[in-house]
Parts: sequence; C-alpha cells; structure tokens
Amino acid sequence: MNKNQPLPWDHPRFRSWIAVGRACQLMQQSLGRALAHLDIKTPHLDILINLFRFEGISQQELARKLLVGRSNMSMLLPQMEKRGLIQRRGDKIDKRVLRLYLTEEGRRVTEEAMAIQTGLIDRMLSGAPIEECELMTAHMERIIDLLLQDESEPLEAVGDQ
Amino acid sequence: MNKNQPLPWDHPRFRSWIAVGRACQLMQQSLGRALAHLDIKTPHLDILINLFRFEGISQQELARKLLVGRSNMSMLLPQMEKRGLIQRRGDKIDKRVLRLYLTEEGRRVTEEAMAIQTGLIDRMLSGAPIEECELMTAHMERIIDLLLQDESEPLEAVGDQ
DNA sequence: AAAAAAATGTTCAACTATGAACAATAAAGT
DNA sequence: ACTTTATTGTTCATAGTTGAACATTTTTTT
Repeated sequence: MNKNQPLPWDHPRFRSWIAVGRACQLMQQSLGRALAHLDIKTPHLDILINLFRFEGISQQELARKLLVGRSNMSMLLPQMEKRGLIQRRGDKIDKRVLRLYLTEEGRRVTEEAMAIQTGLIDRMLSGAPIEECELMTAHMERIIDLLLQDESEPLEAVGDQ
Repeated sequence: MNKNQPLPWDHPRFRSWIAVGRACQLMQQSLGRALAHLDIKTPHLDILINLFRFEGISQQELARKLLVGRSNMSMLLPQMEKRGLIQRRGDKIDKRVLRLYLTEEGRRVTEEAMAIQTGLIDRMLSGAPIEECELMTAHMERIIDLLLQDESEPLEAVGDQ
C-alpha cells in the first residue's frame, strides 16, 4: 500500500507499547524469582490476591477476572487446595458452583507475597509521581474496557484503507 | 508484621501496575486474533519486527532482545524458515552463529502485520496525547533498565523490615 | 601448541495454558 | 411436568515455553 510511511519505531505510541510489553515481561520474571522461596508462582499469586479481596468468589468469576479459561482454574485450584492455601466449598443453593476461600496459611502467604510484590512495584515506579501513576491507570483501564468490548464483537473490517 | 497497613488496592502504584498487566494480556490476545488470517502468532511477529529492524542478527542476539531463551528460537525459527518467512545463513567467519534474514514474503507479511499492530495500538492509545505516551515510554524504559540490572545481581534482602 | 573455558545453537523432558468435548445441575420454554 | 437451552466445573489432547545437558566452534590460559 503506502510505502514510505513512517516506520513503527518512529511512532511514539508504538514504541510506548512495545516498552510496556517488555516491562511487563521482565516484571513477571522478576516477581517469579522473588516469590520462589514462598513456593508459589505468579499465577498462584494472582489467584490469592483475588481471593483475598473477593472471598467466596466462584471459579468461573475468578477465571473471568484473571482473563484465563475455566480449565486453567480447574488445574491450579486443586493443587493449591492440597497445598493448604485455599479451600473449595460447594454453594448451598447452586450445586454447580464451587466457592473459594483462603485458609489461615493462605492468608499469611498472600500477605507476605503482596508485600514482596508491592515492594517490587514501588521500587520500579519510584520515578513516577503519584499523579502520573494515576494517569497511567486511567489510560490502562480505558484500554481494558475497549478490549473487553471488542471481545464480544466479532471484529469486522480493521483499518480504513 | 504490620497489620492495618494500607491494602495494596489502595496503593496507586500497585493498582497502576495491575492495570498495566491486564491491558498487556488483553492486547496480546486481541493482536493474536487480528493476526490469525496471516497465519502467524504474536511470538512470530515479535521475531519478524526485530528482523525487519536488525537484519542479519544472530539467534542469540534475537533471543536477548525478546527476553526469551535460546531454545525458544531453536523451536520457532526453523518452522518460520519452512514457512518461507525467513532465511538462516551461517556466519562466514564464526561457524557457530546463524544469521537471520527476511525473505520477500517475510517482509511483505511483516509490513502487513505491523500495520495491523500499529492500528490496534493507535486505537487503544487514542486517548493518550503524544507527550503522555512519551512520558510512559520513559517510565517503562527505566523499569526495563532496572530489571535488567537486577537480573545480573543475585538479589539479596528484599524489603527493609 | 595444548588445554581449559566460554559461546552458539540444538534436543529433550518437564511444566503451563488452551479450547473442545463432556457430566452434572439450573433455568427457560412449551 | 417435560424438554430444551445455558451454566459450571472437569478432563484430555494439543501447543508453547523453559532450563539442563549436549556437540561444535571460538577464545583464553597455560
């Protein structure tokens, strides 16, 4: 089509997003290493944090919040239950759903892991004033909203050339 | 330790980073869907973009740029070569290294895929003025630098309690 | 020059994540 | 009440990613 278009790396938004992706990737790796001594990995922490905040949530709801498939939860949760971090109890009125609760041990591990994660994030974002962080949050949440909308729609024509 | 500490979701930097992670996750998924008709996936595009920019790079250098292991490249590159997107030629002076080049087909696919990706990014970041994008880039690149430093060091005590 | 150390790419076993097919239960339609 | 449709969680085959062990080649040390 249009040759001599500005190359992507001359495009501020493109460069910006590439950097975001790389930073995420490295944060994930770094957090994984920092969590090793607690014998949990980052997917487990994601789960624990959500249970800490939304106790009694169902597996389905949890999967939606984490943007993963239900089967993923079916893999991870039983193993976390065996490790004594969480407990699964059937809902009394709807016998299909399993509701999730932290054990005492789970709550302890979660608090410690969250302290580690918060410490890491603080160190990494120490150069960003609070207002700039909140601005970033706003941008990211807008992106999340837009993409969740897109997920419902089948996506017709992309690009208007 | 300290009970009654402010919970992480009251912490602006924490909330900010969680949102960044979710946005990345969704962007990845969305880009994957938008790329399906080209018969490539996001890891392939990452590779293609880097070859587009740094033609003649070695597998090792490419792996470092993408923050993945060498074995990953050994898996993906031969299959991309069979698909006719790239070509691997041994370095003349160092017989260990394989240098990577785009084929004509590869360049064509890369340009189309980059247009799709740029379009998606533009749409998602349309609410963010250029200066804010560049500010974000600066923050992210600082994080990347810090984390790459950390990777070298063994990481001693975390947290100052 | 010979030996030791390092670097590059490959292979392989282990682990993770995913989506489709499935069983059990609930809700809606008739 | 009975049938159909939808929802929840599980299982399984598939595909992607990783790190360790390895062969080959280069660099450094002796």
